[in-house]
Amino acid sequence: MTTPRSAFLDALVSRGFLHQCTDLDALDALAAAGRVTAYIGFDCTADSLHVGNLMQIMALRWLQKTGHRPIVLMGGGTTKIGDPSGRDETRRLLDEATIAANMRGIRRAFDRFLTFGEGESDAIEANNADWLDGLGYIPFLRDIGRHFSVNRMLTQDAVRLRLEREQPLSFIEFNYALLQSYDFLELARRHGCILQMGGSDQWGNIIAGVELGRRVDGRALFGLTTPLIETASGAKMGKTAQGAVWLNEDRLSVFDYWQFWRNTEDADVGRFLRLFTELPLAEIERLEALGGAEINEAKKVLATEATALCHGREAAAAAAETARRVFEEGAIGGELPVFELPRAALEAGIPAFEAFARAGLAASNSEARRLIKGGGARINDKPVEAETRPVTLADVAAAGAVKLTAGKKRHALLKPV
RNA sequence: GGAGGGGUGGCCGAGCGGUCAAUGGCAGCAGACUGUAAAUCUGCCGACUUUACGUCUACGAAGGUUCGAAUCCUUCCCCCUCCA
Repeated sequence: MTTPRSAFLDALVSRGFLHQCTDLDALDALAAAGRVTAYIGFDCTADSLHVGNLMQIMALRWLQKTGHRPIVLMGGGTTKIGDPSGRDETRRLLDEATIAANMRGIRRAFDRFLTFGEGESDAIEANNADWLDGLGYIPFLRDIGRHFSVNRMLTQDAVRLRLEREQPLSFIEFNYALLQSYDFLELARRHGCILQMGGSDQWGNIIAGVELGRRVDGRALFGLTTPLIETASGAKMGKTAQGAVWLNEDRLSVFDYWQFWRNTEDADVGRFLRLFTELPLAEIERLEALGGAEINEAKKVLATEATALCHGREAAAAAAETARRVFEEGAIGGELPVFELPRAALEAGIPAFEAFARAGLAASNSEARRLIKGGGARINDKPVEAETRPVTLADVAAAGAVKLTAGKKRHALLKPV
């Protein structure tokens, strides 16, 4: 692979977004010559996207940034079917109201990353329910279904792996590839879209769409996938104790989002800076060369830059400042989660285990007791010696709250009201 | 419709009448070591409380046998494989 001529592919390649492409040279020529329209589909299975979707989002952002036009395709229709790729179990089928609500939540994140509008390179939001919901079964089979070989479909990873593992695959899921292919055709016709991007698990579905476009309309379509991201120690990226790392603030606070990036493994810092920030490559090279404890500076830059893209620079700076105060000075930071308690309860005093459970630092009273017993709980940075040690007004620090800490990183403030 | 196999804690997976809240692994939490990293080691890892070899809830569901069941019986539900 030579260096791409187009700014778009140059960015993707040099930053590590490219895994596979149906015809990199031809796509590069098109992108260098003029404006390209490309899309990525997102199923509406949750009301927020998460870090696992972030690479796709960044790919669209680079597309727009280099002068092309992104389409965000909401899977309002396909979500009713369920993509079998990469999973052993059939997704629970969602109802329309849930899907609609999820779509609104997902859109919120895109407003940060892309510019929508009517201009030449403004992003377009589409919803495949617009064309899938009204499809007639017989016409669809005749016009589209005839171009699909079952023999071929059976060899697709998403299908084959299910069958090999003797896991059930229902007919509805088996059809997913047809619908996704049809989406591509529809977007090509409606918006002149010529490129579908996606995670590497989407490769099969993507090339099916490319082929469909060629067979039905004689169109030259392209597919491009991004690599699957794992952390250097092999874990799937974007999972924490609490679950997915969500992009929407109501699902995960800005502070916790910042913390997620701050806790990146050493070996991943450079890769993540390339993928999830827009810092110049030269700067990234300088940062990732930092050795030993100095790499922490690079992690802070990563955290702040990645958070700024998702939540805005101001919120990112506030999160960084809170982290600095909490971790480097042991003080109370403004972005810590606060839970309020009636002053009267504090006057009487509540047992420490209950305080930790109520503050969300433990899932149950039992867990809170274990936490304290194990020596992992602190009140105002002093270890809690007994599970039933009362928390009272006397513990309220100068800042007007009691600081509760579980382990090294999880903090909460208890505020009398 | 027939034959066979199976449903166990977040997941995988043992257990096959008592000492089973249930081996083991993974994941998770905490401690030690560090750099808010990784690796490693240690402890914890259903809930509740009077923290106790205590109480309650749990081994697909409902009944039953038994002093006693995740383990045996009956019915039902769900899943898989093969046959028609």
